[in-house]
Amino acid sequence: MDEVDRHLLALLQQDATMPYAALGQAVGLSAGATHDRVRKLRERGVIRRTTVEVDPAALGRGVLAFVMVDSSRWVGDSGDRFAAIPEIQEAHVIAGSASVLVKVRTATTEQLQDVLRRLYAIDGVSGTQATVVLETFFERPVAP
Amino acid sequence: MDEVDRHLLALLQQDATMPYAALGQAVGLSAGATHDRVRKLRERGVIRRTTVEVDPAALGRGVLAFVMVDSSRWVGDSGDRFAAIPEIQEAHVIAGSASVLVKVRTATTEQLQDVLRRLYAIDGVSGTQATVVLETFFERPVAP
DNA sequence: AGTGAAACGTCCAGTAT
DNA sequence: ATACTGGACGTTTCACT
Repeated sequence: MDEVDRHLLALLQQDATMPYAALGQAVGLSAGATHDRVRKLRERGVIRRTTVEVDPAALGRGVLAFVMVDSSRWVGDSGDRFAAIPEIQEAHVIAGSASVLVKVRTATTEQLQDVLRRLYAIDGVSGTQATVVLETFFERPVAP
Repeated sequence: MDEVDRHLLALLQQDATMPYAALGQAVGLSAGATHDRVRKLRERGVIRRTTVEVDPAALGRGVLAFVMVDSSRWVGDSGDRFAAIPEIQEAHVIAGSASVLVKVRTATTEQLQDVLRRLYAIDGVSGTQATVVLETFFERPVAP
């Protein structure tokens, strides 16, 4: 993981369709050497996968909310229960008064309410505190 | 945006390096028609970009936290001020007691503290409430 | 780092809906 | 008009020297 690797990651985050030749020129390497670098980054798990960023609104998921989930017992291994709710995009176990923080995308606030109902159906969940997003300033990849 | 488009988006989210021939076979289309579909999804902005998912820990960003930022005045157009802090991965204007919710990734909790210091330097910011993530259950793309 | 074969993306004309 | 097929061409990937 040197400076060249970090540079490659930054470029690939911006546009992963870039050919290796152009990528190599940007970092001062041949196409073949660049190909090798990227392959190793994939093998080592630094690059998890190549994916497409989709506009949530185009998928009918215009409402974004963060929900603090309180629990009356241990939920540290209930990850699957949260994953079973497709509207939940992220779920994190947190330190502090609440137990789990989830990021939810729905089409309407009615559907958000329905997600809250399904959260309460998870064993141990004793409360939720939803925060609706009015505007997203930005969402960007982690800077290498 | 029909069923085929949604199927294509789901496949591309899993692996955007998949060849158009394989992609087409999965949805029952020729490679050329598949290419057309995907090109149109890009043109319409449904696909924002093709990118790589990088392991934050490999980049020395093992600490994840969410910070509620309180403000004593309007911060609805201070997006650039938040974007200027590279450790901030997301920033959202929210409804409720706090004004902005940010997602932060740092190497250590000391660096997290430093980010909080820089947040206070933004005009109008009157308080922060940081929540450290102990474990991430999952982070996944929005399901089409 | 350079080379070459195989695979892929991309465009086009024709065809069907 | 719009969407798909199949083929052709230029480019890119990727293993090998």
